[in-house]
Amino acid sequence: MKAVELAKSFNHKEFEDRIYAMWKERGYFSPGDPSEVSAKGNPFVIVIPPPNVTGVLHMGHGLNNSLQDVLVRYHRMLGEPTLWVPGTDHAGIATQNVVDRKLRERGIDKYDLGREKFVEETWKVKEEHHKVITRQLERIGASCDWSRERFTLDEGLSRAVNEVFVTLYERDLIYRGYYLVNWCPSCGTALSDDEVVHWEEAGKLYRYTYPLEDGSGNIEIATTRPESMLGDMAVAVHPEDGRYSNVVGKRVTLPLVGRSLPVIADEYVDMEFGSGAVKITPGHDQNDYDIARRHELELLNILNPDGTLNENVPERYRDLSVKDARAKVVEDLKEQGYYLGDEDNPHQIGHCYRCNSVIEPYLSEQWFVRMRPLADKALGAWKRGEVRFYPKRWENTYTAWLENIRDWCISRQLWWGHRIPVWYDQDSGEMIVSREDPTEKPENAGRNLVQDEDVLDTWFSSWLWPFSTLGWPEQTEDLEVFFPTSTLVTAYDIIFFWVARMIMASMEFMGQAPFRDIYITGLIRDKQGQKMSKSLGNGIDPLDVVNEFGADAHKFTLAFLATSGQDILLEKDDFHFGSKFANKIWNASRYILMNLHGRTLVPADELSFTDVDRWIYHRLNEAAVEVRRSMEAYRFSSAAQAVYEFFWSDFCDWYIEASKLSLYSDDEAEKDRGVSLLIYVLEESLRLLHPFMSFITEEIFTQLPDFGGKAESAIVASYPQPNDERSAPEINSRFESLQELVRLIRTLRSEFTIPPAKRISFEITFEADFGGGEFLREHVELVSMLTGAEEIGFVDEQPSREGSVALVGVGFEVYVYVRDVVDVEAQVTRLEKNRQKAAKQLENTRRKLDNPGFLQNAGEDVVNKEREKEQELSRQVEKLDTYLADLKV
RNA sequence: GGGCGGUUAGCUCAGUUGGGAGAGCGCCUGCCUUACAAGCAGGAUGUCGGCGGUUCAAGCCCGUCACCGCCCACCA
Repeated sequence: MKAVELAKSFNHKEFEDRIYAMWKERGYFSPGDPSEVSAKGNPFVIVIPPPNVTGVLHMGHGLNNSLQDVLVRYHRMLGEPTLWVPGTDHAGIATQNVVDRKLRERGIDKYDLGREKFVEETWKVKEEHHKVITRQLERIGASCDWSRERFTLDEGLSRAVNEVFVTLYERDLIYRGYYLVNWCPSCGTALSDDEVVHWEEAGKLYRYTYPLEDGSGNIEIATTRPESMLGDMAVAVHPEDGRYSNVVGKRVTLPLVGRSLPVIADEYVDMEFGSGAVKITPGHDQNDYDIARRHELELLNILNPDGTLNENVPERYRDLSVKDARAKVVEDLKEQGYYLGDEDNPHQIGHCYRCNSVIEPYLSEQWFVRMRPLADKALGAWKRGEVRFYPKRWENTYTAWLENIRDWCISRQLWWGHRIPVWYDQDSGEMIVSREDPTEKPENAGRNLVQDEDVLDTWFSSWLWPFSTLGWPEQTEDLEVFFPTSTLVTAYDIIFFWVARMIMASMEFMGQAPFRDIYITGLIRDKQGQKMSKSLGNGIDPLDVVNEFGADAHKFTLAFLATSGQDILLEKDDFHFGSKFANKIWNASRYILMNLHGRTLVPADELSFTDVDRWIYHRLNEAAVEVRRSMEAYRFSSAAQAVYEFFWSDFCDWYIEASKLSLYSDDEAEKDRGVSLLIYVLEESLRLLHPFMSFITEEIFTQLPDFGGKAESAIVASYPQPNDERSAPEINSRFESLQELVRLIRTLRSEFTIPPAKRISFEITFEADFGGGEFLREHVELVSMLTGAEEIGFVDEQPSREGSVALVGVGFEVYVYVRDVVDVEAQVTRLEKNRQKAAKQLENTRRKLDNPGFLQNAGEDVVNKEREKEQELSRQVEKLDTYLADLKV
C-alpha cells in the first residue's frame, strides 16, 4: 500500500477552511428532504439562540455554539436526521443604540435623518454584523444548515409576529392602556420589568414637612427622591396609626408647588418606617400608583420622555434633569424652612439593561401581554415533564418567575423592530388590529389610517423562534417534520427573557413545548471571575482563538471545561490544552500512516487478535459507553474526558507503543496485521473524536485508506456504539498487571537514574493465587520492550542472583539487577517509604476487619475485597521487611 | 427579605447509587528513545472551609456556622 503522508508539523490553518467548505458543499449540514426524514428515524433538531446583530460573537457564543455543535454532530453520527437552524436576532434597543451612536459620531442626529432613513442605515449595519457572525460560526466549525438561516426581522418571521399579536389580541391576551411603565430616558422607550437591572447606589433619605392647611401643624415625610414631590397628589398614613388619626381627611399644602393634597389612610403604609407618613406620587412610583387607584387620586406625569421635568411642575424646575431638580428642590425646601435633614441611605436603583441609565417609572400609553394564562400553560408543561432542565436546579428559576409573573409591556418607542400591527382611523378614532396592512385594502381607500408608531419588544419575535424559523404560521413540511425541536442550549441569564417565553408561546400556539431538553450553560468569565465585556476589555474573541489554536482546540477546550453548568473562568492560553490534543492526534495518525507504506491491509474479517488488541477494543468500547452515558445526560465534560483519555492514555501511550513489537518485527505478515489493526482502531477513534475534534479528524479520516466500508466522510460516519462483544474485563485486568509491572520498573529506573539506553535484567515471581502470571509470560517480549530489559526470568521464590532490588506488585514481585548502579542508601530510603505506605494501608484495612460492625453490615463483596487487600498488604510488608533487613546487614 | 450556587493539590476545576483522593496547567528529575520536546518516563504537593451528627465506613447524607458569588424582591 502506498503511504499517505501527513505533514510533519501540524497546522490547522491548512485544512480547516477547506474542510468546512467541503462539508457545506456536500450538504452534510442538511437533514435531507423533509419528506423522507421521518422514514429515517426521529430527527434531532436544535435552533440556535440567535446572536444579536449588535456586534460580533464573544466567548459566550463560542461556548454555546461549540456545545451545540458537539450535540449536533453526535446525533448526526448516530444516524438521526439532524437539523441545526442558524439565525440572528435584530435586537431592537441594542442595535438601534449602536446605529444611533455611529450616526452621532458622524455628526448626524437620527431625528434629522428620519425614521425611514434610520431604518435603512440599521439594515446596513445589520448586514455588516451578520456577515461577521456568519463567518465566525463557520470558522468555529458550526455545522448548521445555512439554507434554513433566519433573521427575526425577515419577512416570514414578521408574519409570525403579526399573527401572534393579532391572535393574542383576539383572545384578550393583549391589551393597550395608560400605565406606569419602566422608562429609559436615554433610550427613549418603555421597557419590560425584566429589562430593568437593579443595583445598589449611594443615596440619601431626605426628611421634610408638609404643613396642614388648617394650620394645626405639620406632617413629616421621608423620601429618597425629593424632586418627585412636584408630582405628589396625597399624603398617606396607616389607618391604625394613632398619631395621625386626627389628620386623616384633612389636607396639606404641597410646599414649592402650593397644591392642596388630601391626607389619606392606606394599609400599605408601614407605621414603623420614618415618621409613618408617606408622600404619594402616583405618576412616578408603582406603589403610589396603586394607592392612587384605590383612592381615585389624579395621576400627574411630571417628566418629559428624555427624563427632564415637564410643564406640570413650577416653571423654575422645568427642563431640569432629575438630578438637577433634586438639588434645587432640596435647596428650596431648606430655604423655605420645610427641610428637616437627611441621612445616608444606599438603596437599590433600577437601570436600563442596555444603557445603564437610571430607569424612571413613567406614565404612558403602552401595549401589554396578559401573562398569567400563558404562564400557567408553561408551568403545566413543566409539571407534566414535557420540558426538562439540565442541570435540574434551573427549574426553580423557571417556576419562580412564572409563578410571580406580571404583565409584559411589549411596546417600544423605537424605530428598529416589528411595527405594531395596529392602525388608527384619524377621523373616527377606530382602532384596527390586523394581520394585513388595512391601508392596502380597497375598502379602506380614502380613510385616514395611521399605523401605531411603536415597535414590539425584540423578545416578542424571539419567543416564536423554535417554530417561526420552521415556517409557522404556514403549515410547512419543515414544521411538521422538525417541530418540536429536541434540545435548547443557552446560558442561564436568559431563562426569563427567552426560555420561559418560548415555552409560553409554543404552548399557546403549537399546543406543545418547543423542545424537550434545556441545557443551561454557565457564563464565561475571566480569571478574576468577572464577566467578559467590551468595556472591561477582558473579552476573548473566538476568531483569535481559532486563528491561534484552531477550531478544534476552541471547541474541545470549551467542551472539556463545560462542567455541570458552572461558570467558566477562562483565559486565552487555556486553549493550549485543546491544541496539544490536536497535535497528539495528528502525530499519532501520521505515525500510523507512515507505517502503512509498503504494507498490505488485512481485511478486518481475516484479522487475528492478540490479547493486546482485545484490550484496546475493550478500552474503546468502554470509551463509547462512557461517551454515550455522558452525552445522554449532557455531561459534555465527561464525554470529552472519556475520548481524551482513551486516545492519549490507552491508544497512544500503550497500544501504539505495544504495536511497535509488530511493526518492528521481521515477520511481514505480522507487520501487515499490526498496521491493519492500528488503522482500524485509529479509524474508529477518529469517529469517536469527531463531535469534539471535527476538523482534524475529518482531515485524517479522509486520508485513511478505504479498507472497504469506510464512510465517505467522518461527519456522516457512524458513531462508535457500545458493543458487549468487545467487553473483555478479564483481559483488561491482566493488562493492568502488565502496566503495573512496567510502571514499577520505570519508576525504579527513574529513582536510580538508570539511563534509558541501559538494558536491565529482572526476575519475576508470582503469588500462588495470582491469575495473571500466564499473561505476563506470554507477553514477556512486550514487557521487555516497554521496560528496556534485555533479560527477564520467571522464578519460583527468591532472586537467583545477588545485587537485586525488589519491587512488590499486586500478586507478583520483581527483582531487578542493578548491581552497576545500585545505591544501597537510596534503595533503603525507597523501600522504607514503600513499607511505610503499605503498613499504613494495612493498618486501615485491619482496623476495618477487626470491627464487628463492618463484618456484619458491609456487603459481602466489600468485606471480601478488604480481606484480599489485607493479605496482599501483609505479604508486601513482610517482603519489604525481609529486603530491608538484608540490605542493612 | 427570599432562593440558588460555590469553598477539594500553587492555579483552574472533576469526583452521579457513601467503601482504597483525581485531571489539566504549573513545579522538580531524567530523556532530542526511528509519531509527537505542543513530546516521553518518573516525582512532590491535599486537616476535601469550620464544628457537630447519622453510619461498620462520609469529599459525598443530615444539622449548623463562616466566607465568596449569583438571581429574585415595591419598604417611602
